[in-house]
Amino acid sequence: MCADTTLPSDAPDYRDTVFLPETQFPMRAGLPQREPGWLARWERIGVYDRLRASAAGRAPFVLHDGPPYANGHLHIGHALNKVLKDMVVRSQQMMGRDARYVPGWDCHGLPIEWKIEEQYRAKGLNKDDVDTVAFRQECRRFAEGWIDVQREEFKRLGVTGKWDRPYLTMDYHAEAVIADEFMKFLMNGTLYQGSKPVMWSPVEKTALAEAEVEYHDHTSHQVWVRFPVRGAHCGPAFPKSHHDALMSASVVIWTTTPWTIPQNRAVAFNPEIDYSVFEIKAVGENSAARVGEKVIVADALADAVFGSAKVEGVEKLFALDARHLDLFPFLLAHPFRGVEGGNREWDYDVPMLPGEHVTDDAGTGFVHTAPSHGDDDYQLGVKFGLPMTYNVEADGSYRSDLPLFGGQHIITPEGKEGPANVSVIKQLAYSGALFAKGKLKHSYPHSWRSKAPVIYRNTPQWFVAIDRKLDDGMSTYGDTIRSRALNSINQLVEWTPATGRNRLHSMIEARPDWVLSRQRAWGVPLTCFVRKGTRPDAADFLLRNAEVNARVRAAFEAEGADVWYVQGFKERVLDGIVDPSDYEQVYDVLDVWFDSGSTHAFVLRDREDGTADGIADLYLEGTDQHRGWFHSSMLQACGTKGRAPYRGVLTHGFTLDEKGMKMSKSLGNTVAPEEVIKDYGADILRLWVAQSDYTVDLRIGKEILKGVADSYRRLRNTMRYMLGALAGFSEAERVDVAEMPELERWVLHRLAELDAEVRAGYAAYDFQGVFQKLFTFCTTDLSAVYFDIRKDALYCDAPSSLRRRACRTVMDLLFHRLTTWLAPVLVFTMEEVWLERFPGEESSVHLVDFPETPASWRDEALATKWDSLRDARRVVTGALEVQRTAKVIGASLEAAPEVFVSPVLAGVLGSVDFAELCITSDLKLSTAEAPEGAFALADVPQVAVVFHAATGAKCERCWKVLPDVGTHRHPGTCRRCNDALG
RNA sequence: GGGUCGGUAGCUCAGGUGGUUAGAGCGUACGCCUGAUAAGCGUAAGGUCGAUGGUUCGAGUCCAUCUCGACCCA
Repeated sequence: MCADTTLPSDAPDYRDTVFLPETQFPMRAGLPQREPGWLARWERIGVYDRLRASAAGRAPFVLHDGPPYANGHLHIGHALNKVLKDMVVRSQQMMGRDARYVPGWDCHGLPIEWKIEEQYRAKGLNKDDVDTVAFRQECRRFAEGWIDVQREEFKRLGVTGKWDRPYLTMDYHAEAVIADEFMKFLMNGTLYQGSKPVMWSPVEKTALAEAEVEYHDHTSHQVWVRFPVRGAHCGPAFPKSHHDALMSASVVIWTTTPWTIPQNRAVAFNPEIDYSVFEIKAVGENSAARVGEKVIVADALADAVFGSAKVEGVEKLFALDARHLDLFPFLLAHPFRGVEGGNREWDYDVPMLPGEHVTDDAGTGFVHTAPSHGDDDYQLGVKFGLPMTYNVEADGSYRSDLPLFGGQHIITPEGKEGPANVSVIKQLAYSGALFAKGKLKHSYPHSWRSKAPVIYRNTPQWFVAIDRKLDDGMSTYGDTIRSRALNSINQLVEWTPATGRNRLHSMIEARPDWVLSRQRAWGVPLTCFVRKGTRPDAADFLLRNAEVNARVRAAFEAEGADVWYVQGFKERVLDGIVDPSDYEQVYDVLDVWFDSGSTHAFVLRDREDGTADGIADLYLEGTDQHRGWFHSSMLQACGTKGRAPYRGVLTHGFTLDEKGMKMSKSLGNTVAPEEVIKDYGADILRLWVAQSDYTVDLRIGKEILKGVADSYRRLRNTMRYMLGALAGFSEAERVDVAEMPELERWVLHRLAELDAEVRAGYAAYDFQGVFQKLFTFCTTDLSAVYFDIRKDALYCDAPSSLRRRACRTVMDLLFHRLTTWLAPVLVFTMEEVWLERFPGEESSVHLVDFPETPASWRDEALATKWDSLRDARRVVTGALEVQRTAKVIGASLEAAPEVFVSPVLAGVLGSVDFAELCITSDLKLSTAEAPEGAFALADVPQVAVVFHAATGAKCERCWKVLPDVGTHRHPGTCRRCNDALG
């Protein structure tokens, strides 16, 4: 039988006597519109500076910002990075540290320089016609413009920090320190001048970056060239006849840049490739090949090579591979060896060297190697100590004293082909080295600016020797830069995730010397002078003078690095110390990685909000920075401080689209932070960060953001309900823990557990874990259990009721913890929640810490007991569900089930108001055997439930169905409600 | 091509040292409530754990190969 639910005509409407949740806090956030208001408020209050003042005595925590490049709007990767940083900073602060954060920007470098050059071109100006200082000032203004834009974009994300005084790598002080740090390498002996091939445009007489070249079809000469064998050490298993044949054979190479032949220093082969010695038996008309000669090429390419050489018949004499022939050492003669007029220029031996870059899908299987004119060639040269050549001048011509070809252009100043290639080919033919020739149309790099072909050219560069022993008194962790770095990685740095350690270790272990110089204008110059007329390996080649260095530094500090380019600066700093006319000033600029690698010096060491020892607690960047900032900062600091500039490194993955693909404009799968903020608000973006696993790549897209927004709403409503339940809460209502019902004490136990988990999670930068735990707590423990059960007491108990007061006390404790624990993630929403309860001009959740949570709240025994209570509750809920589906009841208050349990369990259930927990109007416990057909759950033994409808009438106030309803003074009420009404 | 990392329900994630029917929350469907209401509660469906082969009495968990994706390098 259902209870009588019709309203007796004489019973009043009790709705107004029920203490319903009362709050102005809106269900819907309207974040995109409202967030800017909170930002303005924080700025007005000065939250960041206020925290600095109030936290002055605390242990500092310094996350040192890796500077983004001041060029262009933010993308989602920037947002991810800064939000993670912000969550670290805020959580550390709220856990009791003085967490400072100074944002920075990387300002020098190529991309900005390009933009300015582009503007010049648009105006018909040429960069070379403009004064360097004026050009640099334009770059500076450009960077300043983007810093302002990015600063606003970062702030909009809710990121806190010293935004009104960030660090810039182009600050005069920064430029002075960068130069000063560079001069430490000058003074400690690790700086040296070497050279390496770079893409070079003879037209502009400048080096080009990969991004500055474009590829177009170009018709090149192609030549096949003989390199006669001069000597080979053959293993004992190798027959004498083969050896004799080998000694009269030639290795054939193929190249599309004949002009590099005079710079040849080696021929590379691959031990994995099969080669053979072939004898030419017949040739066609105009073939440069000779009948009877023996040549060596890769088996896989033999047909193609002989085809190109118009060879019409060959005999394979024998195979030649690394297994039966010890090819090393194996010496060849340069094709110009002993050539008439060669002045013995090419009379050196050309070694055969193994190289994995050699393939057998084009050419001959042997690679002509000119270390000054190609990357692979250079690497092979470094590996085997080949000498560099300096045969090609900046204007694309051979040096004037090069025999036979001196002064000839490879590319003319107009960008056309010069005579060099043809001269070399003719000379090859004349010397008998030309095996075949032809033309080849292929893709070839051209200058982005002049559209003229470019060449690889050996260019002087400045290097830092990372294996040179240092005598600087900082050798605790090693006496070379590399050993210090490797030891730092292993001993001094905590890596999050742990894989970062190996990543950086293997990179630093394998890396070559550090190239510092760029032939550019917008950067900090390599502030050094070289002695005229000396060679780079001379002891007095570099001017090493502390007084000069001090002058440079002082000048930069006062006027910025631009002064380096002001006429007369050399004299200004050298006068009175050395004769300025004896020295040349270096005009290369430092690689921007040196700038950012030096931030620890001009930020951590030099700012009052830096750190005592110039070492950061944490560097936090994307995984690409293992090759970038983590790396350069490590090398730089190992040279100048003797160790890593950080104690912790956190890396995050990249942002991908919903399917795990890289974002690109052409695919149309990009997600701009601006869009997310406009559609959902910054808190949703931050929540996305918090609920993602940043140790791998992160996905973002429409569906994911929708899910995040759903979670947000769920959480928001939990907070809203607490606000409503706490309306008018006063200290006088507060109840001691000892007096609280077990349900409240169980919630406090959970809070104590969570307190430990939240703190440990934040300490380990595990935002995902923290959020997951808090979110699950809010839904499964609070919303589904605690709030649901306590609605009755909150709404209907008299304000003086201990139960209601205890609940509101717990609500208050919950409120303080949830708002602060979530504040590092949901900076806007938690502020909104906080202000709803604690309004005031100066009030902010971001000015408080995580509250202390008494350890005494923990009660494992109680927790175990409540686990079994919740299990039993599930059985009751299940039994009710059956009746609900059968339309016997709707609300659970219409039920008064009978629960059959073991005597032990009966004691447990009987010790609490189990009907209250099950939200039924009544409930009977029985230790009798459960009747046939009683409801039970497989995983909860010893509990069975038989449904009974509650008897009596529905209390018009609390809606419980009770027998005494109607017997009290207030019509249609139960005893509790009657009393509450007074 | 090389190095590093990753691929568990529609989504975001759990699943020390290999061990019974692979878990959670969200979303979805259905039901309830109508005093958290563009909310709340309950129930249910959803996974050949990227693929293949192997080690083992037994593998999401170990090994190999492959595949897809990402980053760095060539």
